[in-house]
Amino acid sequence: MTRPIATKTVVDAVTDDLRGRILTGSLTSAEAVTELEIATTYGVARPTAKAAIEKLVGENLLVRGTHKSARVARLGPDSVRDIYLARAYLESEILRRLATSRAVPEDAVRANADILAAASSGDLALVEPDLRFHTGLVEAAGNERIARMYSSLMSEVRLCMTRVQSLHLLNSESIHAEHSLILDAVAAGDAEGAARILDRHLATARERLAEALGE
Amino acid sequence: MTRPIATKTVVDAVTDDLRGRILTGSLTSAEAVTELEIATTYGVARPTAKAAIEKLVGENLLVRGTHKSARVARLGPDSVRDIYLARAYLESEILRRLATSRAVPEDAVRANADILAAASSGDLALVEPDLRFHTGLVEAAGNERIARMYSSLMSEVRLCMTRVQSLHLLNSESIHAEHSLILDAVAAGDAEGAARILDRHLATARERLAEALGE
DNA sequence: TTGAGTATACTTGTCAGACAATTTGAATGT
DNA sequence: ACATTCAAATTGTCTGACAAGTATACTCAA
Repeated sequence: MTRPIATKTVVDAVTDDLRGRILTGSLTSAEAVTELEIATTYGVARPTAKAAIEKLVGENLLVRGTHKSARVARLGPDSVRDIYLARAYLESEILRRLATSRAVPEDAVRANADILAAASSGDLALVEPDLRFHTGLVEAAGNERIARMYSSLMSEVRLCMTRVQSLHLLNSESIHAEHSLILDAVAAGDAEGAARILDRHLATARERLAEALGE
Repeated sequence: MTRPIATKTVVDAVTDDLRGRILTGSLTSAEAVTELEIATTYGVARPTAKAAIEKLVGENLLVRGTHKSARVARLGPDSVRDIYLARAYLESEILRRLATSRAVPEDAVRANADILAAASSGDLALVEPDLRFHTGLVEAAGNERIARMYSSLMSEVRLCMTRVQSLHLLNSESIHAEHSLILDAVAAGDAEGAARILDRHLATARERLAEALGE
């Protein structure tokens, strides 16, 4: 039997590494991302660097106009509200449908448990299980395109969070509690309740993040 | 005052024309789309053609593996169900929120009127106002990212429809009637009702399209 | 005749180098 | 101080080329 092996093209490798640097905050909107700079730092040709940049532009992680250098997308309060409202649209409808079938996604349950476990080890470790909780909900819908859309949103959310260092914005206990309420509502088949709780949950996070980014 | 003018790059021009050919069905999944072929037919260099193809791959209108020619995405019954379910997720939640504020989008009203007007002039002219009705609903949400997501779905929907020629699949009177019911529910503030009617509306369209594509 | 292996053509991935077009900021002159 | 011009930096696009992979046709043996 042939072991499934993954061969990445050079463009993909550069794209992935660049995306990592963006999402971890190692690359901020302060500095411009020129094609030549990327090409030299990775030791690839300029067309390759160009392709990688354009891929990330397609993911809305970079922005650039014609004949201008690319920059990491700066996400102001308005963008944050747009993103979180989009999340609310997607997730609340998903919760409604999960609730009608009383299907509680195990991934979300596990992620929520991890939130409590990570409470003691610094606030930054809290971001990851939080994101996992929500993606767990979305993946439970079993819809490929919805999942794709949501993941692109999550990239931007993560981008926001790293820009704010995301310290002290999240309270592990209250987050865990709200998540539990959502899951309980789903288990009880309370579609309306689940959607309502989620809306409040996202609204508070949204406003805190928007405020933190609104210097 | 400077009149806003749009200068399109060569890649964008090729991309737009290619997309048009795909969406009108002039380019089907029967023939392969090679970089060289695109380059020669448009009189551009191969890297330019390559960039255009990769853009369309990013829009899910073309698919291709490494070292293989691109093809127009063939959308089988499973894809159609995935797309329409995604539509249902997005649109039903939008309707709920529109209903709570009793906001009836004018664009949607106009588009629905056009459906009746176009009833006599052939079934194909019916597709366009139908799509406009639904995009009108989505744009009324005023969320940039939701609109972006939805437009990518609509590209694929249009792709499905042209592949089936979309004749006799749609009945103008019943579509108009269902749309009217939806708008009435929104105007009445009946969130649950609007979402329910839309779900049925999309479900029947989905199954008809899936059946037509399930040869 | 059939099957397996090889050889060949086609296509894409990547690179190098170059020039045009545009933006941007600085130098210049009034 | 302001407007103009100039130069540097950056991107858009092209040509040409080679490597690498895929798919098809072909040859030769059983």
